[in-house]
Amino acid sequence: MKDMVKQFDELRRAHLFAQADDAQLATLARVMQEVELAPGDTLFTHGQAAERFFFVRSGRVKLFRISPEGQEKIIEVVEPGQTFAEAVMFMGSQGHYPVNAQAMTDSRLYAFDQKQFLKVLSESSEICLGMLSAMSRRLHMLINQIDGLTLQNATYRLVMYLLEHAPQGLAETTEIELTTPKGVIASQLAIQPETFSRILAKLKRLGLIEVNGNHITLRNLRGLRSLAYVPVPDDTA
Amino acid sequence: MKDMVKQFDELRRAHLFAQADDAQLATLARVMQEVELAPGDTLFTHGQAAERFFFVRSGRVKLFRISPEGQEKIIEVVEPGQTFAEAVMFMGSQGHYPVNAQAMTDSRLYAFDQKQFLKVLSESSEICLGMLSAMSRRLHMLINQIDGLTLQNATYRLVMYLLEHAPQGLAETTEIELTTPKGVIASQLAIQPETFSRILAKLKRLGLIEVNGNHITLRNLRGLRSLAYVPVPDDTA
DNA sequence: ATTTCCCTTTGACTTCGGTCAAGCCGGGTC
DNA sequence: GACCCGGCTTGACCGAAGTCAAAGGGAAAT
Repeated sequence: MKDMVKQFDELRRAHLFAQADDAQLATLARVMQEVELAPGDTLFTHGQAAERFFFVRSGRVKLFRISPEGQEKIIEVVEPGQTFAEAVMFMGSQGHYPVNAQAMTDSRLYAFDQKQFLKVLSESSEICLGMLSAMSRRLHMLINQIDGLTLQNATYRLVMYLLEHAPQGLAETTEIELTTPKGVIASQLAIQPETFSRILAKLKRLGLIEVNGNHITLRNLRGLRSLAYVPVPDDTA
Repeated sequence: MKDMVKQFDELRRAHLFAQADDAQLATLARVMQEVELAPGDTLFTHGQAAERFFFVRSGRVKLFRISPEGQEKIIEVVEPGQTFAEAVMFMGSQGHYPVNAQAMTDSRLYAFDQKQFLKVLSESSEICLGMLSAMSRRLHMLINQIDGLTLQNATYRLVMYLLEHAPQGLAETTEIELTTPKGVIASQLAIQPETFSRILAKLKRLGLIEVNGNHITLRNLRGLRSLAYVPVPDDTA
């Protein structure tokens, strides 16, 4: 009993399930399956028929596309508490995964069968709204990515990444520990590892940051923001 | 009475409303407002608080972002029968439009108030599913855009555009009438008008297409596809 | 008919980021 | 210790697409 409550709390970390009540989660818990992945394991591939979506319990999964030449572009790295591939279930009768999914580390997931989930969904407007909320977030994220890719240069994107991953505070200086290999970050930002390196070196030369391996010190947040700033009203209502 | 039925059919052109029954649409029809726009009119801007979403009855509306330097990138051109900005309603209590919206032509829209619509939504799982379906389409579209922007070059994107807008058939030759100004297409593909022109000229030189103003003849579909082809299983189940 | 305006095209040049190649560094293994 | 290996960095070079500038062409206005 205690275990189930803990499991529910785990699921509720996802926006998708945040508003669901215990009964609904109990129904879901009955139909979900556990999945374990080792680093490098492929969960599904681009174009494959989509039958389930996933919740990440632990580990990290990368969602990516591959060019004809083998180049890989990571669309998103999914972390514990997040769901992914939910969207596919609504592409008509038979959806196909729009990306590849591969474990970056040992990972434990829950898998939800499309058909069974749709049944739960039709009876729970809470989960339905959670679904819409989760998808809406992804939508915004993708629009921001497109904006960065088309209207901004590589330096902008990298600086944005640093600022987004910095603990937000009032100080002029802050520290970041890169938890992801630099090559992976580069792929997310759609730049080559070489360029990634060079931009970091440039920022260092400009006195804006210091780099020690995966530890980066942002020395001049104002300066960095002025490189990256876009005049968007902030989200505080 | 007849008028209402016609109006319902009009709304049902949108995936969002496709599965809604007459009663639900009647409720919606009661709360929706008509909006008329002249070419160039701004409907909303990036960052503005989002209170309504829209259905296009006639005309065309472009959704776009602007770079600090004033460069414009069109994310999508919305056509009659489509809805847009639905996603914003689920970003917590107070969403903000993630893009600018501006009429390209004289346009007539229906506007739906967020609060009132959410009430209808909570009572109609059909509309909820329609919503999920509409958003899921957008999601796929955006992922494909990102793919094109990061893993493919400008020629690929342009050829893809041509192929997607060609009447699909078995013939080796087909005709396209560009309904959108070339500059607008260029912005959608995230290339400059000059580059757009040059790529068309190149394809012409290669004997793959013929260009007469806005009328384009695809002379060699196999050749074009081989420029653009990506090995993705097709959507036929 | 002529002018104007804007969209489009063409040409010359620039530049950002990619590619290729070589070296570096830290961690694991034997 | 010596070795290897993968991830990262640095340098030299290249090329696709952007920028700047000018000219062509079609439609609307005068």
